[in-house]
Amino acid sequence: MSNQIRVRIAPSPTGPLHIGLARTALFNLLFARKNKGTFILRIEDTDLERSDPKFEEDIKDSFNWLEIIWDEFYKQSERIGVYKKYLQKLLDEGKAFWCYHTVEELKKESEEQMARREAPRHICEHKYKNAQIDQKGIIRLKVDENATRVIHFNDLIRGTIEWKENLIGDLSLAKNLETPLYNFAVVIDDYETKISHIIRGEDHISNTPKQILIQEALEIEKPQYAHLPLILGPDRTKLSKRHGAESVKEYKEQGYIPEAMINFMALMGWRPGKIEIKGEKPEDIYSIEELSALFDLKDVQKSPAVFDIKKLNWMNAYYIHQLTPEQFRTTIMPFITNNLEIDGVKDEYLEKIRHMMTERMEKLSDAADFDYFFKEPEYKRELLNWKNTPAEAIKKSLNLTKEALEPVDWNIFDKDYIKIKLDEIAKTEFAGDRGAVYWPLRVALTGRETSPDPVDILEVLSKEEVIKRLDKAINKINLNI
RNA sequence: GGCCCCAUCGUCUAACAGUUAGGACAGCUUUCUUUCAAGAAGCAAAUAGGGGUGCGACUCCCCUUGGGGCUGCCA
Repeated sequence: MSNQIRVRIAPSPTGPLHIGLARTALFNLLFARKNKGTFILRIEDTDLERSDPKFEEDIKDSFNWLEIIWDEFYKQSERIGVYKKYLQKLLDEGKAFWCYHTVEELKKESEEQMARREAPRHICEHKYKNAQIDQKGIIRLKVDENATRVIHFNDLIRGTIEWKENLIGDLSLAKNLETPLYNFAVVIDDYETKISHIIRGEDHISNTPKQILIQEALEIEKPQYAHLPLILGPDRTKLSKRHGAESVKEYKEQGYIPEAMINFMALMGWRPGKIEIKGEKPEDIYSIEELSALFDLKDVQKSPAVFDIKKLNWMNAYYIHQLTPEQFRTTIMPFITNNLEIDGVKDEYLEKIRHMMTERMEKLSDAADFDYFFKEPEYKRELLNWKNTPAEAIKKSLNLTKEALEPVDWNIFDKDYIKIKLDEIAKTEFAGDRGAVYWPLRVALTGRETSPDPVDILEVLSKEEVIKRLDKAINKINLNI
């Protein structure tokens, strides 16, 4: 009699948390938050063979990382007694029965049916005998293969979905009283935990009529259903390893940040319905709070969404730009190898470094490209070359730069002044070709051909360090190494 | 094979039957410029096809085609 909104995400611990399941979890969470409901995590580990506690840990870790936090937690393996009770009830009432067919027989049956262009389904003659229990066989639900009824349910996203009852067959419920199978366990758990809305992937549409049959046999209430469109790879098939990363953990390891993942996942198959007030933020950028406020099942798409890594990258870059200095320290720094000098960097400089880096980063792992802020770079001598400028001229440029910088007091670092001095060198020595001055300086400081403005880099390095790197470059030219 | 679901730019999508079919990402161009980004400006890009029903169809109906999913004693 309660109107409480209760939703769940029900992963099976048979692999790392898949991006598709994470997105389903997110939609459930958003729906719960929007409607002040409860979001439940249920581990579906009835298949002991395939389940592994390490995956349960991965799933929880990944959800925690994404900040998809559950309000209640259940685990099917801890609820065996519950299923047994309902199983026994169905058996006692004659609604379920023991089936003794072998898998070979079942396979043959379905192959023959397919050959006859019929829907494959098991029509079990054991349901007519009053078979008694022995150690073999599995428990099935009696389903009328001659039924003329069309099962229909209202999908909150797709409208009415119909299914002919006679196409279903005597569906499996449990391997034995202690080992429930998916469809049965789901129905029991959803009922017992008072799930109001089942929001799950489209791949579960065909399970729905089966679960409805079980609900009817049990004479229990039916929840509302909403089937989300699937996430497809660029080739428009179900997202999988072939398409690159598919687990949340992999995205974490590759340097994506949770806010970007959440934002991106939310927009796969959904979009805010109303045109809300545009703030300073770019189009399509939403925080989890905004998503929670905006979410509505009626705005969920029916057709599958192709995973577009380019858009994810763009979002990730956006969120990296927004990183606070504190987040920068804790999340970006670990991606820089040999990160030992960081503690010695003044906060003021770290802030400037943060700007220079985040403007150029797409993933956290890109931070490794900026290691020159913290350690002397290694590079090949040729990199110092600027266009056709001869080696002697490059050397001269470096020397003049060094001379210009030596008198500078780093404590009152004046970027404009330095620029004027460097531009002067370009003007008097290189016919105004500033590249002849800035390029060798850039390489001397960074060992790379792409970097922020060398003058900006100068500022955050100590004068000693700058002179040292300049000397090293000059030396490289002298020794031609 | 059977059943189910789906169909607007390359991708994600907007458009209570009436819009020059809009935006974002990606792409391209220009700008800035010592490199790379970021930023600014701009360009190109779609209603799968065929029938209906409407004065009027992206929008409603049917067919075709295409795509996806399911078809376990997995979940």
